[in-house]
Amino acid sequence: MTSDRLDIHNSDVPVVCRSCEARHRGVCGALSPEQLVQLSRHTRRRTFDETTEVFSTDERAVTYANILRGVVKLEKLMADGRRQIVGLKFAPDFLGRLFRDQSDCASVATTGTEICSFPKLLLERIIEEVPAMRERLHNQALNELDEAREWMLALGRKTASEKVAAFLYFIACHMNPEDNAAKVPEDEVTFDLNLTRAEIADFLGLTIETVSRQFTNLRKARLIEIHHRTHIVVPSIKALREAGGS
Amino acid sequence: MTSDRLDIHNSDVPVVCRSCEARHRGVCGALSPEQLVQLSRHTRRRTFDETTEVFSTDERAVTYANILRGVVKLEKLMADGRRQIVGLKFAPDFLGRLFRDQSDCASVATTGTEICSFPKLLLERIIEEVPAMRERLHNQALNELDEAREWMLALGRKTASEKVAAFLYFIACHMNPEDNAAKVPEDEVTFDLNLTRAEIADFLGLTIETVSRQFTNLRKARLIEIHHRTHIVVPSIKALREAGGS
DNA sequence: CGGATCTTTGACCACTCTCAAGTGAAGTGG
DNA sequence: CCACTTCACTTGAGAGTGGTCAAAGATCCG
Repeated sequence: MTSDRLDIHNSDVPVVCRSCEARHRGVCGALSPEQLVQLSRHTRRRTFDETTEVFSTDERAVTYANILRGVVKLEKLMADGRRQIVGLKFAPDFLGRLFRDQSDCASVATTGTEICSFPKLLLERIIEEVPAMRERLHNQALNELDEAREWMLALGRKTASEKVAAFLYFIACHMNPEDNAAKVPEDEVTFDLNLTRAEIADFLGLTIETVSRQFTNLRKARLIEIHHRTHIVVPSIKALREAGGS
Repeated sequence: MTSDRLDIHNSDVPVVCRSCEARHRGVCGALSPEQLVQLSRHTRRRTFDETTEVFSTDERAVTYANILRGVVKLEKLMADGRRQIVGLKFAPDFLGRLFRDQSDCASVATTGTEICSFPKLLLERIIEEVPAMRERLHNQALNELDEAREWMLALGRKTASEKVAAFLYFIACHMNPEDNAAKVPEDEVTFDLNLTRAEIADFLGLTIETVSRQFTNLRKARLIEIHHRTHIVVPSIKALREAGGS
């Protein structure tokens, strides 16, 4: 893999960073081994066993983080309890609202998620010093913006059935580690859905029941197979994409 | 105002830039007079008399732009004609998808909008050379992301009535030139709505009819007054904000 | 096995959409 | 000056998608 080429000076790289994807595809890829050493002295790894908040809206966050493994939900909550997930982040995404003490949405880890956090001020100093770091963060923000707008179309104009199909297509594209970047697999795709129906509903602006009904509709239409609640088989990813309205 | 302080060297600033807000609050504020002169040699002003596309999704855009006056809609269109407005941009916002030939949404100007466009490659070179320029663009992207996520909550979880109230609150905050940045006026607010009901509907994921009905509901609830279709009076901006679900 | 939790399914209901008609303002031409 | 068109908006009646409420299956785990 690419890591062989990049790891010529692996011995200079901090131990904790050696197997970390954020060092390649994530923001840490902008740093030299020396800078990595400097940053890694202040990092802290955390694993989440259940659904717990990484950053809440109330407390002032003093750290940023990289996702090492798992999925993190960005969610907004209304006073009466209505919830909307406004983003899903995967390894090796950067986590946290840059240049603000408080984000207006909470970052919530799903089970088995692992992150590597570091002080806000330290990263902000690095951003000033390392243009490549700002470039990476800027690009992640632009990509997240594209993605958010794609979901605005779904939330505003797609039917329940299209929403669920588009969601499954989205997950299929993000879950398959082998397809780098934009490469979309042609035929059968298989993945494990580690989000509950409630989380999917909160992402799509639907209820649990409607999500469940649309899953069975997609199953009856032979667009997906479901095994053991979470394991999804998509015979034709192309057909699923079309069912999602694009 | 701030312009007095910044305009000590006004004579060095290109004529076309002298009365331009983008030079202060927009991205051009990152540039020195010399850099402004360099950029302004390649800029082109355009005014839009009707609803016309600034950048479409099909053509590869070769320019970026600043909005000088008016409102620009970012919209997505589905194959069957369903439309979703995924962003509204106001002067002096920057326009265009950085580092991509094609955006996945069209930028459409409303009547009376004026923009200042410049070559993509030129700006991209400036970004490399002027860190403050990337910083401004990065910050605009982060703000747009916050805004997009705020609307995802509305699109996914708010009722029609909350959506329209939240929309009016949003416009009230953006239209009033006197309130800089985050300052929210306390009492009565007045503004002209230069978007049609169809545009509002496409922004909120509703139909024209539902938008119209919610306008009359808000009027009957004395949360707004409507004069001549477009002129809105809000007696209490606070009450309107609460009607919008926050 | 029993209990807890998540998911599925059904019946009913309501919010919003669809379709249709009507209103008002602005512009055109006789 | 007033019919007449046009266009955006409003209002109404009926329909349908998705929500609500309730109950029954699954799955997990003690």
